[in-house]
Amino acid sequence: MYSRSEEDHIKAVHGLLEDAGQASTTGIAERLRTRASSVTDMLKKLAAKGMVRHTPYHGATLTTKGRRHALALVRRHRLWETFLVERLGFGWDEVHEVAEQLEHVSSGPLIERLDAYLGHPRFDPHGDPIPDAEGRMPERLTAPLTEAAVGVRHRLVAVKDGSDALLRLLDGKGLTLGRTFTLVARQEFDGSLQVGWKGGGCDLSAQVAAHLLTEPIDA
Amino acid sequence: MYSRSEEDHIKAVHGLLEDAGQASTTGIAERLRTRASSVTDMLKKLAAKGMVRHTPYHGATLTTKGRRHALALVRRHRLWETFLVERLGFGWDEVHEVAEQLEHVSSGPLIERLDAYLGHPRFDPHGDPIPDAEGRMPERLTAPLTEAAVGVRHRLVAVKDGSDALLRLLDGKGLTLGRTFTLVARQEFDGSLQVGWKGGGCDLSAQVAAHLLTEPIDA
DNA sequence: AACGATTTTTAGACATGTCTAATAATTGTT
DNA sequence: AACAATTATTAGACATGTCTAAAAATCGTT
Repeated sequence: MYSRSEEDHIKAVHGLLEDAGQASTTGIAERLRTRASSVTDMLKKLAAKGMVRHTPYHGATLTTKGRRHALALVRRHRLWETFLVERLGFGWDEVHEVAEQLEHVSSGPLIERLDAYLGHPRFDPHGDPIPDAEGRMPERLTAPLTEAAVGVRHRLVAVKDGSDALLRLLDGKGLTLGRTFTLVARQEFDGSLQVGWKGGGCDLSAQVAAHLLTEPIDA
Repeated sequence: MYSRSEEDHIKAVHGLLEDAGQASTTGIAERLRTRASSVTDMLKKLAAKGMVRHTPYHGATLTTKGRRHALALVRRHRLWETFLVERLGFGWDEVHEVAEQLEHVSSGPLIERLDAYLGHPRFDPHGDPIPDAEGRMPERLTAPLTEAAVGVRHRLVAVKDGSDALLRLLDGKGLTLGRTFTLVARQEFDGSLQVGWKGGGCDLSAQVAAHLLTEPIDA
């Protein structure tokens, strides 16, 4: 139905609207490692197909149809990433490329069965929310670690902006996404925050802690 | 590395060499639902890349490199089919299209992990052999049902030529691939053969029976 | 062995998606 | 408000993969 390239452009527009509130021609070109002129061509094409609204010299936005398709792509991408990590044992930092290919495999039944097989996960291994089949994003009760209640068990569910670099740094400290822990104390002692969990704990700079999103355990 | 279309042509050449012993331009065009002239173009291209030997007016054969790639594609296709049927619960007759897309996803680690996840299956849900990572096909100790020993437990492992129509007909009689049964008797009684299994059995025409490949249970 | 039918290749056209270079619009600064 | 810098679009080229129509080679018959 839609070519690989068309889908890549739709996803880029969607991502930029989320991240920056607007999708400029250059922005899209940078995401896709292509040229602005190529993007202009594609935006015209997608506008003709009713996926995108393109105001020349003022970037693009998604139509309802375009948004629906973008969310379907995000859904596919995140479900495949979940499969690759949880079932095939890949590291969360190894799966993006492959998921990028798998997300273009087009079959409704495939993705719905995969979703069921994985137990209808609501968040992917990076902590990003997985839209449901109708494009609805799951709600989250998260708060930055710096605002979480002391003495309560929490789960580390995501990192602000999904920074892989930060995620990697945390892995080194034994802090992985999905890990549960109890916040032992919060004190601006020399700009550091103590986090405790079963069998361990670590100190974090307040700056790092502000980027960590946690959720009370029962939620 | 190789485009979707290049891979489709390589697989078509491989399939025709297996089925018919030769791969003619028209034969390839029919498999791919394309035109002979397009195939000629692609054969020239693949010959230049060292995947295929193309003798003008005399069809194509695969080089060692081409055969290796073709077997890798067959491996991917059959592993994905196995995943779709055994894990996602698709019927064996629903998976071809999707596997056709999945087989072009290119990632060595992906396919080796998938293989391990599935328990290194040697045959796919259609009963077709799955080449290993080096392109070796598993051996089979099969014999047509009409030559199988009476009174011994057998497993139905494949159907000659992999005919989907025949497979479907058998499904109707309660005979599915992978089913085990004991051959109760073999007698040319009115051209029919009796097959018995736990809780049942059925009569088959001798003609149908000759197409069924069985394997002694322990093998 | 020659001829007609079939198969294959070549030649030239077209669609898609990309690029560079040139042009046009917008933006920020003075 | 005007101009330089930035950003976007257009124009024209090219690669890939496909097609139709025409020409060339092969095959099957007699």
